[in-house]
Amino acid sequence: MSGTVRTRFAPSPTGFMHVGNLRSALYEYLIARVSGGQFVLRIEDTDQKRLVPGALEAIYETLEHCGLEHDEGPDIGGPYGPYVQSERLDRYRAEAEKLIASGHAYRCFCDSERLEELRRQQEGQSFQGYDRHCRDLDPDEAAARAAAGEPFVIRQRMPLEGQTEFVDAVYGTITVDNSELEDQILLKSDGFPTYNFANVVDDHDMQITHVVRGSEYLSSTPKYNLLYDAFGYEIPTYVHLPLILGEDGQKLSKRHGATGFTELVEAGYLPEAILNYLLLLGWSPGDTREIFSLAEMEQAFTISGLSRSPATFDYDKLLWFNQTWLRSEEPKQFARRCRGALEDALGRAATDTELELAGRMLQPRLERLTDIPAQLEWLRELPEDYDLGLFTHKKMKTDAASSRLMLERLRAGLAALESWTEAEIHTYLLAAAKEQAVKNGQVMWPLRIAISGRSVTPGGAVELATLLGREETLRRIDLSLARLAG
RNA sequence: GGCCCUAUGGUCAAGCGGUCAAGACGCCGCCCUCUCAAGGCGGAAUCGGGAGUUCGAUUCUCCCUAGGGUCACCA
Repeated sequence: MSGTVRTRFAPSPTGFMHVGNLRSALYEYLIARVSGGQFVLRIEDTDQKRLVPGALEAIYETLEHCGLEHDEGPDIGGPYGPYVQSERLDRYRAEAEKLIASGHAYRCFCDSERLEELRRQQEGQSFQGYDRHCRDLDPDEAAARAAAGEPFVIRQRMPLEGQTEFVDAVYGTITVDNSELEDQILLKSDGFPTYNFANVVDDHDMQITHVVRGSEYLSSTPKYNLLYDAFGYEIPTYVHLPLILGEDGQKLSKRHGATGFTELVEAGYLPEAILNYLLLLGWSPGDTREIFSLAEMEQAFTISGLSRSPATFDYDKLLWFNQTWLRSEEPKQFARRCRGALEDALGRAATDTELELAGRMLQPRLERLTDIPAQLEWLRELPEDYDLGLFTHKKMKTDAASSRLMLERLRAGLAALESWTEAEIHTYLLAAAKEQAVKNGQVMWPLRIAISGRSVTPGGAVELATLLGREETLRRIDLSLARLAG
């Protein structure tokens, strides 16, 4: 197919946005963008029973959130609309009629009871599927029965012999015996098309050049091609994608953890990190680059870099991407993310200096956005009953007794500081260590424990004291001193 | 079960007949250091098995095995 590349993302609004869908959307978007083509959004709502309220909104929001802008779609229109399948029913019906007329399809009056019975009988047999009961009905008679109001579906008349072959851009040439192909339903009795049929009609109507989808469609692709052939339409380039699996090797689903984009965002992951991780889950640039912004992806993406084997979704690696993206944010922007939790812990509004400091403390340590409150927990209050054993640290050469002496000296010095700035506190504490001829740790460690009650804090004693403020720092030292004395 | 696909460390993966088999996550160790991180350095860890083809197979072919997908009036 010549001309511009056109891809489409065609989700059905039947639930939340699964990361597998999002990855497909990303690849579809990139395949279009990398060659200056168009990316189309189409809504496949042909299964009226499975529609989920709000699912459509989730699709729009996710795409927007990720920056995957579409060029045509239900919300913005375009030259090939409508872009919602339930609004295209006439098209499918007309196309199906064309197929009946040309002998490539037929009306079938078998009801679900008969089909079910058929399935029961076929149990254990090699080829399971419709027995083509209505395939040879007289077309005129069938048309008459339909006209009389008898419910029917329209089925594709598959060739009984021969093979169908197609070339997939990632899997190569795939050949299937036509005898394996079922006379699949094209138009359901409710007048809605099946996915298989609507897809072919729409992809042709919308001039889609690259059909990108999960590899679960690989084995049904020959049926599509037979349809394209029956219509005389040009067959698009197929790009089938390897599946995403959970840690147990099964197709990724809910029970593996958060698998929806929104869920992940709520769990503290950045859209950039999610997208970046998804990009590399099934695609490789061929070199060692790993960090990609959307703009960089648009430059680097290649279909040939797509992998054929299924990939396991690894939350650890996703977490690493998240950390990496978090660290690369503008410090000011990152700090803004901390404001809410900081002020909450502080119990008052934060100054710019405090905000900057908090951001500086957290940015290199944060894994998820949702961890911010926990990282700031020490700021809230000094745990009344923290373990005094924390003062004992063999590497720092400190224990409760030495810490008590140290804290008494430091308290006086800190109280006397001219101003309470990070630099001044820092200078003073280092000077104190030097003056006493001890290692920095011997002054820093007791102080950290005394004012936070924790052995692990996001930052050192200096940062803690600075953020705490002089009054609160001294108060906590006194509290700790009292306990050490007791 | 039939058919289709896949197969490099625990995970993502590069490799496309000749390499000491990249890199990243995770893991371990060291350095740095007031803790934890971050950062730096180093380490352990991989070609599923068997036949071929070839001077030479991770790479090509076949078989086996394992895993996955698919066989709906779901997409």
